[in-house]
Amino acid sequence: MSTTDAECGLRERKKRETLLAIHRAALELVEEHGFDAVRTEQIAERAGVSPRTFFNYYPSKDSAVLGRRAEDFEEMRLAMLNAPAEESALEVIRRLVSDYFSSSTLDVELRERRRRVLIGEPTLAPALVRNNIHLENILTEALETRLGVEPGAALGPRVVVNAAIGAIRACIEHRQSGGAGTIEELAAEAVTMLAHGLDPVPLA
Amino acid sequence: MSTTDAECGLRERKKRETLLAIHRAALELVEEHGFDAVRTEQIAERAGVSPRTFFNYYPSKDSAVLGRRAEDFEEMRLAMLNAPAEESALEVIRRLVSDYFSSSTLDVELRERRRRVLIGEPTLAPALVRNNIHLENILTEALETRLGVEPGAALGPRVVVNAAIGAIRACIEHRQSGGAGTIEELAAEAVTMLAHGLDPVPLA
DNA sequence: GAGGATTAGTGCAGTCGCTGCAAATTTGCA
DNA sequence: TGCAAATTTGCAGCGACTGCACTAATCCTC
Repeated sequence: MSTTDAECGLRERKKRETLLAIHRAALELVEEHGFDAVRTEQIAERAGVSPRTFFNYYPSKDSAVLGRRAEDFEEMRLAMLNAPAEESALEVIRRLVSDYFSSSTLDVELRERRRRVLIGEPTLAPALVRNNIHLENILTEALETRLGVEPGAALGPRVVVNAAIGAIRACIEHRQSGGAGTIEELAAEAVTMLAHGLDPVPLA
Repeated sequence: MSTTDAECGLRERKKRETLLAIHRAALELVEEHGFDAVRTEQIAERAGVSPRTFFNYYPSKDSAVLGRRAEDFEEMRLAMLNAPAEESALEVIRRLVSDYFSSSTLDVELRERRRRVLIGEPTLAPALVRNNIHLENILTEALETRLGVEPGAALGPRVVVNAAIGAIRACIEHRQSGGAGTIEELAAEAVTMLAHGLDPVPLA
């Protein structure tokens, strides 16, 4: 039952393959036709499963494209809980982004496609954000635990998490509108801004 | 054609009334039964229009509940553009939140209901965020103009806007999970955190 | 104030995302 | 092999949302 176990039963392996096949199909189709023009039936068909089965694996079209599921969130929760003490909360979140784009369990081609789709599809923004809400809650809770404060007692942890994720999203949107730099570089820059304070952004 | 004109034709007045009636009906019903349990047909019925007309006024159930439309965004754009020079970008955004909760064109009861629904309805979070994406784009563009940088050239403006809106959302979520303080107070605290920098949030 | 031009409101039919349920199929295990 | 458990599938259906064609209200001009 451990998260990274091989679980080498046939059943378990096929599930993993199907999960990936759907994600891969979703990414391919979205890259080809755009998010809105792709129907869940198409994704299911390309992945070789029935339309109904699609929804057994992912709760929404969004999540199939993004490829994020419950276990991934659990992973991120643990990352926040077990981060080294010398790292700041902002740093951890920045690192999670990098990891998403370079998941070692995925082949290079899929990772690159993921990156392209995420950057090239503005209509994906709502989906992305929606997905992030859950993540925000998880990270906030983990951060609270980590800091030893009661859940919901302090405003701080939530502000840190939401601001950080918002800043990361800013990087993605910046690339979407033609900005330069890799996501990782931009994320580093954004996080540095947050860390140093946004005060030096006057209107004058 | 100016934004705040009375436009005293009967047609124009009725449109305004219907717009408000739908928003009001949506808020009431959501407060009574919860966002997911309310159907657009119900809202239309209570507002005294046909189900089809509902969608002529608001593009989605979300937006009817939040009561935000194109003109509101235009107002916020102008607010950012015309803000006094001694105010920081963060301050402006904080002020926009207060204004949303105390719109002078709305009666007290509606404003209070708006506040209650926004705070009491966690399932509204995705809708809220979705709605915020558009706002983020508008404010980013306005801030860029204000700072005199080319649109999309710098990462900074986008980071400021996204982080600020994320922080505001943190305040709302904080209240949803039982935290103390008014939205305005919390927003002030959050914005101060962002201004001073999130560095002093280590994990140790 | 009648009459034609605009514009808003409505009904209908249809698409698509998503869900519950129960039958059919596949896999795990004894 | 044969039974139990889990997975896949089809089906029927809900609800958000849209395009279209039509009716009704409002506006404007004469």
